[in-house]
Amino acid sequence: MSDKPGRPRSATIKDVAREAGVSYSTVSRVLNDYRHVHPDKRRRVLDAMERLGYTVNLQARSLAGGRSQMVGLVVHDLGNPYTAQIVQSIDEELATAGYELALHTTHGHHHKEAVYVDLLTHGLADGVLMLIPLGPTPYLRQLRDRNYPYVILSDHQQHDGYSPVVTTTSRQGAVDVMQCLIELGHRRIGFIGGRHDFVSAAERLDAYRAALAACNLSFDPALVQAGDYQYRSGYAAATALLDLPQPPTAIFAANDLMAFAVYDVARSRGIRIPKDLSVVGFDDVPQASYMHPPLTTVRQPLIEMGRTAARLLLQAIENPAQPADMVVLPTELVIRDSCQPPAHFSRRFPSTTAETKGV
Amino acid sequence: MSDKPGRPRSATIKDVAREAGVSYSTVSRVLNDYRHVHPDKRRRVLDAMERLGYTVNLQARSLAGGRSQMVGLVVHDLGNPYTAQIVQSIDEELATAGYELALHTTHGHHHKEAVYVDLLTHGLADGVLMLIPLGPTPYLRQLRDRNYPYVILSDHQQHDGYSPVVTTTSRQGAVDVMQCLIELGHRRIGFIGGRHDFVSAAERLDAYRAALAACNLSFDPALVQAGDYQYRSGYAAATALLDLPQPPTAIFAANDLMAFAVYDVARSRGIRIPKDLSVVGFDDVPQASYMHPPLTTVRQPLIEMGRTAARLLLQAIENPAQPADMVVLPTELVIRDSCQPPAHFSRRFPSTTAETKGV
DNA sequence: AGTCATTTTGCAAACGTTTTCAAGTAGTGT
DNA sequence: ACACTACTTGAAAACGTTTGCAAAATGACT
Repeated sequence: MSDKPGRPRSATIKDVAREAGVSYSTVSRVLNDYRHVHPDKRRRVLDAMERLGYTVNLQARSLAGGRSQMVGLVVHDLGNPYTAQIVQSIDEELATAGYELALHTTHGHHHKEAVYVDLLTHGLADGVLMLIPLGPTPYLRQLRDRNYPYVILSDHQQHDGYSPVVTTTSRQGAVDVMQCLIELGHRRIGFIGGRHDFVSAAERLDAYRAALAACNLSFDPALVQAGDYQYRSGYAAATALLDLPQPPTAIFAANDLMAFAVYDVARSRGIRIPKDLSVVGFDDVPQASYMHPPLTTVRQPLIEMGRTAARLLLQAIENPAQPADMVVLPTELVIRDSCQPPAHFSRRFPSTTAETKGV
Repeated sequence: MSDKPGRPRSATIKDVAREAGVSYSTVSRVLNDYRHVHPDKRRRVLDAMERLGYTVNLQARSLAGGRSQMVGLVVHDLGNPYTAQIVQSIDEELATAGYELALHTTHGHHHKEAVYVDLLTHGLADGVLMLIPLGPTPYLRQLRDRNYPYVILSDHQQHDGYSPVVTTTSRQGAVDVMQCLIELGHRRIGFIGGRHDFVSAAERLDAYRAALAACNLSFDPALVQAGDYQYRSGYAAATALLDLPQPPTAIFAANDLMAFAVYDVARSRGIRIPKDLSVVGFDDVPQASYMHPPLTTVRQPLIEMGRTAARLLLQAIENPAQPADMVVLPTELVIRDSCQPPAHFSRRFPSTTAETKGV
């Protein structure tokens, strides 16, 4: 009743021991489900816990050498539906295994990664998951050396050779897009790039150029617009592309969010999709299928990626000695209704003779 | 080199002390920026930390009575863009104050709330934020009594009278929608409800009925379809509504996601929005404005809600004695292009004589 | 030199657990 | 009854910090 403003202490293992009339080691044993505890005492302890409303203190447990039952997750940006989806599936997988999630966002600041990783790996978390578009990775080596469980979730296929990684055939996905577009007859294909410092952005641009080259189509720099994976940049890029004296007949955006922006620019100018302009995105976030027309895009198995990474990490936590796995999940080109052959193009003409113009 | 499979211990405060040739309390004092440490020693300690790559162990610190610099966040579902947006803004606000986020998802299971809250409040976190559509709140009383810092983020306006709450004028938002629709001349307005166990769902349905009553319009149960805030349920509900022998001329969905579903059902039947059917949503998630046509909806200040809640919590952590605040943020009806007067309706006829039919 | 206040330091006791160790208690087979 | 297991228990030592207390060092006055 006359509590000081300081927090009233909550029941500890010792309180429970006193209440149940046993030693506190016994309580700990009950807590951890050890064999060799007399059923009677176990009952008494359980009752006492119930009466006192006891909750284990995770900090103390983990300090004492037990598990913290906490997994760290470092992401660069929560706002992206891509990230959100993955986070959700990680969360679900972890929850079923009885682990909690400590979420850290770098808000795009690379240098924060190391700080968070340090924090997490020194006691806080039993393992760490990283969803960051890393280029150079100074601190990963340390984790490896310390034999600390971690898994990388990557949106590109470049890796360091010693880290456990979950990734997708995303480069192939970009190639598939280009192939599909070219087969439909498109010759002037616009490209809206991703954030310059993300490896995935470079990868997709590279695939774009490679596919063009493979089909002997010329590369027109004017058709490539920078973006940063955000809606706004997509809008600007699409505007630039459609303002071209000779606008593209198809636009490939490096992610769905920017493809949505293409829709809006097109709509505002009365350009019909797919009749006047074909559009392809990347990621297949949930909204892609709700668009009008439904967006053709590269499906990244976001849910499976999260799940797999979480499972891998859980395994690594169980058995830290196990060698680093690398899992590559397949992407899939999901063809919906946002693409068709360009206007004035007839499939009857072999594609090599089609109206390629170069610049 | 010959490390046992067990993790190599990382540097502790004692290692630093040895390296620097001081006692470990001195190191602690340097760590916590205490006055009364000789500049020379401080330097030596700092250098030693640097050399050893020391990182503080948060578990230990918080066990010993310091702050964990961690805030718990309990949400019921990460998949919702509504939630995602709020989480993001909380995360940002917390990050600037140097706090980390421990995220717990109940996946819709009410009973998990208490478990997580227990976990978080016993050592793990310095304070707790709850974004849950709570009805009865057994465990909140305990928190209050323990004087533990917490803040509730609510999507409805009902509250317990002693908890600090951040909420919006969401009931009024629903009333605004109805008023707008009725003023446009709609008399048969369909309603797609939210998840039955969320207070906000009841609140919006209530507002729907109240608005109808206030305008002397009859309530037709057939026009109210159950939903659960998910896309699928919205699709089913919209289908049922538009299958009615006398379908509504406008549909009010209790959140945007379900409104999107209405768009799709309408499209699949060649019903034009807003010409043949007006649609209104709730929340104003980012996609709402990208829809075709852009969706009229009730804007909830998601970012501000998250920010405010985070700030309130931070304050409470600084000063646990301070009284519980209650902040009500305004909603706003954002009129875009998904509504217009019903077909065959002319504003010249006073609304009372319009074709209300009842059932 | 002697007193005092002030700054600087180290020791030791928490914090709430897990875990090792050794000792105690039954339960068996002879 | 006796030795042998196998089960059951409690005491005590970690884990890495913070913090209260008291001792030591310093400096400033007399």
